[in-house]
Amino acid sequence: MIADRRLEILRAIVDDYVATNEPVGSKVLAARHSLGISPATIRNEMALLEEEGLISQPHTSAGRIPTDLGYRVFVDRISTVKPLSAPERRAIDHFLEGAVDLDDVVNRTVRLLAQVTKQVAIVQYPSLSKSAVRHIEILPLTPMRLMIVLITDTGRVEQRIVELANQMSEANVAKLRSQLNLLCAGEKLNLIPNTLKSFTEKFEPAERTNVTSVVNVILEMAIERSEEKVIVSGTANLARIPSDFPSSFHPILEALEEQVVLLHLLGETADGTKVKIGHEQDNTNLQSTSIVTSGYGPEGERVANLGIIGPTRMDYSGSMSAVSAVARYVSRFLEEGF
Amino acid sequence: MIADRRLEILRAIVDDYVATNEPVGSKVLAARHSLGISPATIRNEMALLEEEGLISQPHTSAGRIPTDLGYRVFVDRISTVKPLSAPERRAIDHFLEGAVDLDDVVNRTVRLLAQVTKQVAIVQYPSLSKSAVRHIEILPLTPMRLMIVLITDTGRVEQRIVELANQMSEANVAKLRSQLNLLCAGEKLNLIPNTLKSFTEKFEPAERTNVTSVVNVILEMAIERSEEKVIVSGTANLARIPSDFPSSFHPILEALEEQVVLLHLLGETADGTKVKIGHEQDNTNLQSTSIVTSGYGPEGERVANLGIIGPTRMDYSGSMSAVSAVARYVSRFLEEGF
DNA sequence: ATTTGGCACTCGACCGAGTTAAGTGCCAAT
DNA sequence: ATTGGCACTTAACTCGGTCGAGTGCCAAAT
Repeated sequence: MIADRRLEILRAIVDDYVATNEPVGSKVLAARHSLGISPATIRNEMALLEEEGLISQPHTSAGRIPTDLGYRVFVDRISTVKPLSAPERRAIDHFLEGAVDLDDVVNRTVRLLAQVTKQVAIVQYPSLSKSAVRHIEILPLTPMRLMIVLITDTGRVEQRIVELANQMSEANVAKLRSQLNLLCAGEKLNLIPNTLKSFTEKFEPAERTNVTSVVNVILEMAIERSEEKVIVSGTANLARIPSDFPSSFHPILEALEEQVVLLHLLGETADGTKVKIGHEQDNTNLQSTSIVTSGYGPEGERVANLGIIGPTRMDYSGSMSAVSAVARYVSRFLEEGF
Repeated sequence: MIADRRLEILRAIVDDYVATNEPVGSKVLAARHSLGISPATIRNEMALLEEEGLISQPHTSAGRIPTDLGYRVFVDRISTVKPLSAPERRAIDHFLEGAVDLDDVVNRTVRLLAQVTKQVAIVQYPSLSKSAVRHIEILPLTPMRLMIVLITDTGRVEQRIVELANQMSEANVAKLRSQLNLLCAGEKLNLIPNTLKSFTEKFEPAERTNVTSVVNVILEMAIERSEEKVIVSGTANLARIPSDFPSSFHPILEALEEQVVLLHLLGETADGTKVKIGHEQDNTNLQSTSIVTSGYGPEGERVANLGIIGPTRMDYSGSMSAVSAVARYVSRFLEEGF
């Protein structure tokens, strides 16, 4: 009972602080929200909330602001799903119409997300290792030089050039192509090394050098860069309200340029929407920010993540709704295989 | 003669201001640079420079800072090519070693440029319309669905899915592929529409619908998105010295997220290194910045641009050397066709 | 005729004291 | 348990004064 009221006060503090960006005191709290209690009572409750570490004072004569822990309690126990506004809804329902390839899908998604949430958006490309081979194409550019193109069922396309040690006839190229496709088509990428393990052995020594080169390149494509790609949009939103990041946001921008950091940030792919708040994050450069992420991808197998990053003082319900709505929509789109 | 001395003073002012970021007065100027004249004389000259609009005072009792026009005179008439430092040289000579595809080349380039110049780097993808078709690949995904892959001689790869109205046999796909390649291989992309103009007419009506769909998609790839792609790196450098952009750099970040703006910024592709300073630019959001750009691409045909953008108060000689060195190096690399 | 030292003047930056206002914690009364 | 009242704290703001960097101008020196 009493705890309930205290949480209600915490919610009010979070709401107000997110809206105004100013420490909130007992008086305005009583005025703005119609909790049926006096400022004095609120003060008592606030003292307790502070003891629990959910709110704090910048200085003695100021109002309270939520701590990271306060926000955590807010998202876990208090915040409700905020329905998206009609225009947001509409934007999300149509932003992928006419998308032309995977690049296009990812780009549109990251922009939409940034625009809707007014935060920095991050989208990971469907991770190669969790997707499957749709087709392997081998094009002879010159007799000594092939282009290998790997196409996955998520629509991602990777290509490499490979230099051969010896000439290779068109016929042999065609044979190699069909053999590789026979073996690999439909296979998950992370299983490819296994699949191709003894592939070269079947070839007579004369051909084997070339085949090995080709296979090595394919393995490279399948493994090495498999999770690498992430794109970011809306960095300008960081600077929208300068006071959000009092100590320059140079470190934040820096962190956002590191693919590794971003991938770590997005974390494990999984169903559902996750929130990381301030110091809950490892990266010291980002401890004044929070991230909201969600997995996406065809039903049942979440192949990648997307999310947003903003000041800890953010509209969590709104961001969470937007992130999960977009994730759902992209997933559906990918299932249909555009 | 006298003009020479005045320019010498301008150079000193620019150098000092770029180094210290503080308005520079007559006294320190006389002290730091050994021009053989007294502060009083310098004051007289500075009054003249101010009359000519090359320098100005933030307020009456402050030193002088160069105006945009001052910087313009500086780069046009005064600045000399600054040789790159040994480590810079070394970085530039090796950063593309082991680059694996065009994406990789462009990404490495933009990062290197940002790192070397400590500014925001911008690299345009080799523009499709100026490159030529290397190969068109058509893959049947299902009997009603093809994937079209367009590969250019600059290494760029575009792919699209096309839905067919009627089924199409493997044999017909193969025929179509070889016909298209026969016609298009080696052809400049901007000439493709012309090349394929009457292509569909040769097909009997039953096939024509499908062929038309395919051709349309190819035309789309060749034309519509032809100049579109630009990538940016090092935005964090904008925030390195907060005082560089006193009035928040939100507008700058915003501008840097607009592909259209960036393309306009890079301007016409051409040989040589170009500089745009402050208000010489159209975009009002960027009038506190300068850009240094250079064309790149295989000998004789500059297919794209790259450059950097930073505060008007920047090291112009250094930036220009770096930009043109990188452009030269990438060009050479592309000529070899990795 | 140019250069220079000297000097009065201007104006932002900095400092410290005083005032204000927001907000708290605590206590006594309800 | 809640509330009104009150003393206390402290950042933010205002103000007058001082300081110093820098200028423009003039008269003397070269």
